[in-house]
This record gives sequence, structure tokens and C-alpha cells, in this order.
Amino acid sequence: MKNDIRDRYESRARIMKALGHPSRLFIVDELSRQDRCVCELTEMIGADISTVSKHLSILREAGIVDYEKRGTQMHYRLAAPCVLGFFRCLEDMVRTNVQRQMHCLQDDVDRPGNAQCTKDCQRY
Amino acid sequence: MKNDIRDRYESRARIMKALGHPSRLFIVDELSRQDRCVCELTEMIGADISTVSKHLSILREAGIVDYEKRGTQMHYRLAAPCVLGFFRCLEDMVRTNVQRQMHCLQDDVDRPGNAQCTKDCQRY
DNA sequence: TTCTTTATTGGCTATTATGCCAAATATCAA
DNA sequence: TTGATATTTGGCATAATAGCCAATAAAGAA
Repeated sequence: MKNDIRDRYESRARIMKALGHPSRLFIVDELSRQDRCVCELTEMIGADISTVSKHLSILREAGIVDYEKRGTQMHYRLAAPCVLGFFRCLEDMVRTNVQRQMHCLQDDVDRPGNAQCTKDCQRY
Repeated sequence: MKNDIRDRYESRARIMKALGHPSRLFIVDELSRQDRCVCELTEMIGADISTVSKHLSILREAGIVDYEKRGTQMHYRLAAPCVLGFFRCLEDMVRTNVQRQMHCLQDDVDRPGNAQCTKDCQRY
């Protein structure tokens, strides 16, 4: 792959990677409802505040969230609402994946000798 | 975060994580144009075929791509075309991020003493 | 069968990510 | 100024990823 094309995909991948963590997806979802300070998000997530702060800095650097200082608090808000459009697709895929797993397990019961199926099922 | 909610975001994050790599984003983009075998994708990406094969298995397990055996070749196709909807948003964000970086650098020239700006600029 | 091509898997190392604690910073109140 | 609260950063241990080579498997051709 040529360097300039590689760079294009690299920039995009950085953003996807920033969204590739359950806590960070939760934060995006929550900020789509209302702005939140770090302490509120920390309370909801149940991790150390330093951990949540680092998640937020990753989202910030990716340009997904933005912040504003209010007194001693940092209020975070969603800076790229277009990422909310990902969620519908994600939910559909999760549903499809679960069905695939169940089908696979069922198939394994029906045809226990099916090597490919057993192999596929091991992945889930 | 409660366990069931955590699990919901975990499932979604797995899919986002699968998309969080330049070669894998390239593969999705390429498969949106036409089905491809591993050897073709390997040629385009320019990595070891085992590396590309592993990328494909990650996309497969996430339910993003699907495959079909044809002779000695494996033909991969896009199984979840809805992910293509992510690209427009990604491109917009990349553009915005670049502008932010440039603005930051310019601001640093205009006001060299601005600590916050210098700090922000260091991130890019 | 044997050889060739295509693809996957195992194993290894290097790099990166995660999450906690402790330390540093900033703002506001007493 | 001192203290309390909110947040970020540094440091560290552990876990997960990435990518190469070598070995294996599967299909078709000779």
C-alpha cells in the first residue's frame, strides 16, 4: 500500500480505535444525552477517576469529544455527533452475531461430526 | 457499570476494535467495491499473507466480512455493508482534526506564550 | 501420488493498551 | 494561606495486538 493511502487509513483507524473500548463507547452514548463532568462519568463507569480521565483524553485527541472548564470541573460534550450513526449498525451486527453463534451451536447438536461447524463454534 | 450493560458495550466495542486498524479498514473499503481473495488483498496491502489472513479472521469473527471457498482460493465479501456508513463521518472528522492541528500551530506562532495551546499542540 | 498454489495456524518478539496508585495541578472556600 | 474537591499526568505491571517466519492443510494439476 502506498504511503499516502496508508496514511489515510491510519487517520481513520485512529478514530475507530478510540471507539474500540466499552467504557469509551459508554461515554459517547452518555454524552449524546447530556454533557457530563469527569466525576459523573467516573461514578457511572465505576473505575478509577484517572482511568476515566485517560479514556476521555483518548476521545479528545480523536476529536470525538470536547471539553469546557467550569469551576473545578471539566464538562465534556460530544464534538462529533455523527458517530452516533454507528450505533444502529453496531446493534444490528451484534444481533446477527448472536444468531450466528446460536445457529452454530444448534448445528453442532444436529450434526456433531461437522468439522467446519465445530471449528466455527469454537470461536465464540 | 452493571454487568449486562458492560456486556452490551463490550460486544459493540469488539466490532469497533476490529475496524481499528488501517489494513482492516482498507480491506472493508476494497470489499465494498468487489469481492477479493486473500492473495489479491495481500498484493494490495503489501504485507505477509499470514498477516492479512489474520486481519481477515478478525473481521470475520466480528461479522464484518464473510467468505466462500472457490478452488484453492478464499473469496471474501462484505457481510455488514452498514459499516460503510462510518466512512463519511470518519472523513469529516479527519478533516476537522487536521484543521484543529493547523489552527493550534498558527495560534502558537501568534501567541507563543499560550500555555494551553502549546500543550494542545504537543498532542499532534 | 506428487507437486504447486492458496490459505490458515502456531510460535515468537516487539509494540501498544489498560488500569491502578501516587504525585502534581487548578479552582474555590474558609 | 490552608484545605477540600476535581482533574490530569507519570510510573509501573499486566494484558492484548501486530507482524514475521515456519509448519500445516486443502484443492487442483501433472
